Amino acid sequence: MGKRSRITESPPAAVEDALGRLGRNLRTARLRRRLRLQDVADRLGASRFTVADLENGKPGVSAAAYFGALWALGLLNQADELADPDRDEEGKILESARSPRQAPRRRRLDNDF
Amino acid sequence: MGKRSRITESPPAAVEDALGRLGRNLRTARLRRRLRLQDVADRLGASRFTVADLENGKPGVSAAAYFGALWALGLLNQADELADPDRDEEGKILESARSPRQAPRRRRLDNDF
DNA sequence: CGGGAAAGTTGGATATAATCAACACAAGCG
DNA sequence: CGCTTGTGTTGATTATATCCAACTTTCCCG
Repeated sequence: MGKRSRITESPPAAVEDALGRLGRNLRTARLRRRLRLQDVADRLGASRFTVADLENGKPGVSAAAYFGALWALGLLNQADELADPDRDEEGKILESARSPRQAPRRRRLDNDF
Repeated sequence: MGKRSRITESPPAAVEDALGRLGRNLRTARLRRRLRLQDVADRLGASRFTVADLENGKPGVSAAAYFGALWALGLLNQADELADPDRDEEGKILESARSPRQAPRRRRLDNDF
């Protein structure tokens, strides 16, 4: 990607797990459809190597590649619900009356979270 | 990404749309939680610029960054269902009795799809 | 079984993703 | 209102994601 960034180099375990699972699921979906790596690659405009990487859950692969694979397999619609505000009950609660366009400014050092 | 690849340069419209929607959803979730770009960036180990890019749905941003943002907002569990084989009814139908570990080999040129 | 195709692996070239700095603008709060 | 803070943008830098080639291994299928 460019320079070092912790996120692609060594993501949180939960993120690694999620990417690994997604990759495995994509491979399962591909094999069920009797497609080769090359077939999926051709469809989404990448090489078979990139598709192989993404099926292995490699963190550095672009989001477009992952989504493109979903698309090539007819599964992209499932991504529409990701972080859907309507389903974000946690967020709805945290959101007080108004919803600002910016995060509130902080006084000095303010390490919440 | 490195070199040019069609997928990150000019993804299918459906993929662009999906990434754009995901980015907007992530921004909504962040603002509801009263977090700054910098807060999310710190959490997932990226710069605020990368988080800004991803909230704009930039295709080239790594999957780890997108998933990391979901994680930082407590929404990563939603990704578990992506391409879940159990929910892939289409795939179940296409899958005949056995599930091969490789795609079936092709005779000569065989452009299905 | 054995031929052949699919997939894994390694190494290397190159375009580019991620970063940072600095500024302008927008928007919250006193 | 003004002060402060969050965000957007632009350009430059640098590590790296993508790609390819060639080889090996796996395993499908006749």
